[in-house]
Amino acid sequence: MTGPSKADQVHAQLKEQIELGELAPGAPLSELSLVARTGASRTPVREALRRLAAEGLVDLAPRLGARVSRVSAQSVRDLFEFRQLLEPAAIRSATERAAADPAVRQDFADMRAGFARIQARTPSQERSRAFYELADRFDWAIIDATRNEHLRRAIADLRPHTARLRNLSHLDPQRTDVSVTEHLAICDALLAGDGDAAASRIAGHLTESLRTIFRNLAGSPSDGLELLG
Amino acid sequence: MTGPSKADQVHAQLKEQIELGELAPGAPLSELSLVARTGASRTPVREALRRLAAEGLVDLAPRLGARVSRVSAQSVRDLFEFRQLLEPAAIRSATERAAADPAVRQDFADMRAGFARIQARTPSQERSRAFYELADRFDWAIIDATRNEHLRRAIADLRPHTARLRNLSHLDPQRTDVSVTEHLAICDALLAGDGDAAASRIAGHLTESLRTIFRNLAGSPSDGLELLG
DNA sequence: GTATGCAATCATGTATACAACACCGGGACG
DNA sequence: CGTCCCGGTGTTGTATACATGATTGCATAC
Repeated sequence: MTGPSKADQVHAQLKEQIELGELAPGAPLSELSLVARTGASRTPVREALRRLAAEGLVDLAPRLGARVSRVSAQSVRDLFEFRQLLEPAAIRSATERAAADPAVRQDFADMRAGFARIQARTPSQERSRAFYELADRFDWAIIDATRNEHLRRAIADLRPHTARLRNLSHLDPQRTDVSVTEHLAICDALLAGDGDAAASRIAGHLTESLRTIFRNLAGSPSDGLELLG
Repeated sequence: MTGPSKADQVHAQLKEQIELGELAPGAPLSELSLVARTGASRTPVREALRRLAAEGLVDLAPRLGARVSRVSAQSVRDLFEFRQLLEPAAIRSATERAAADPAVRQDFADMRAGFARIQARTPSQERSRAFYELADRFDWAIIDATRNEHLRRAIADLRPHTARLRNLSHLDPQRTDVSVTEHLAICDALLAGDGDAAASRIAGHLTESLRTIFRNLAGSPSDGLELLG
């Protein structure tokens, strides 16, 4: 079997570090510095940077080099507005798939049970971490269950941005509790085959998530978004 | 001023040829053959191919090379389903912009006049050509008037696929007449500031376009889509 | 002290050489 | 006669050398 190419490796590594916030928005990414850090040569590094630029994770100015893309209040609003458009449609598709394919349905049923277990736990950092891990799995299950190729790709491309935002704005333990409840409600609607309800609930969830992000950023030092971009 | 890079040139050239159908779906695009055809070296050719792959215009298999992406009936349905999701939202945004920005409004008013002039002409190949040109300009105006960065990019990425489809399925002179009327109606709703009506009309237009494409393909030799992919 | 111009330096854009792998023949063996 | 193995050939993946343009810092003029 043929392993992943170096370009893949560099791409994955940078993507992860950007998502985790280890590479802050605005951080310069010169090709040579990446050559030194990754051990690959300029060609795969170059390809990784171009790919990240296509995904919107780095800004690429000709002759001026690459920087980790900045995050503005407007970009956050745009991101969530776009998700409001896509994700209800995706979850409708997933609802149909779950109704038609018992294996898919079982997968979502398992995740629902997971959310219920998390809800029963007492609040803690570990509980929040477990929730976000499961929520990630849930998001990917929605993506995988989306039949439309374009829709699937568009949502998948948005995920790194969402994840980065979560990690840049420090997550709110209080919010975890509400979010778990919202996910349970979404699962219930999906398992009941009620696509409209699932869509409406995920829309509400997104609205609340956006509100929480802005509230957290407003309360964070250095005026929030200034720090991000 | 600094001109476009060779990677940009190769990318633009291939994109145009794929859109026009000069490069048929499935056509092999080896890097060396493109080096010979474009005069650029492998590095920019490579970058152009990767960019086209990210846009979905070429399929790229590791170690196996690139081919012009194939078109299946399902891919066409997916494309139009996705456009049904995005374009109504975009035209709502454009409607607001036109209401707020007189220059934008004037631009759309000019195009409305253009559609009216085309409607008045007697059917001919030249008239159809003029219509598609103006429709292209209209589509780009919608894209430019879309504020949301993600939405704008998503629609822009879809355009080459739509254009290619139009050129692969031979356009229908009868359809031109109906399509002109639909565009006039969309313009009217947009200029009236009625975003809902504009969205609904563009949705109807997309439904009709998809129907026309499948009707044309069904009547074409070699069973239509077999030829495309 | 400030502004301007120049040159050293380093970044990216490009070309090309080398390495590793996949496909396609022919030929030997069962 | 069919199958398997193996080398040839051409492809992509990677590394690196070269060309070109941008930034930076300093020296100099005002």
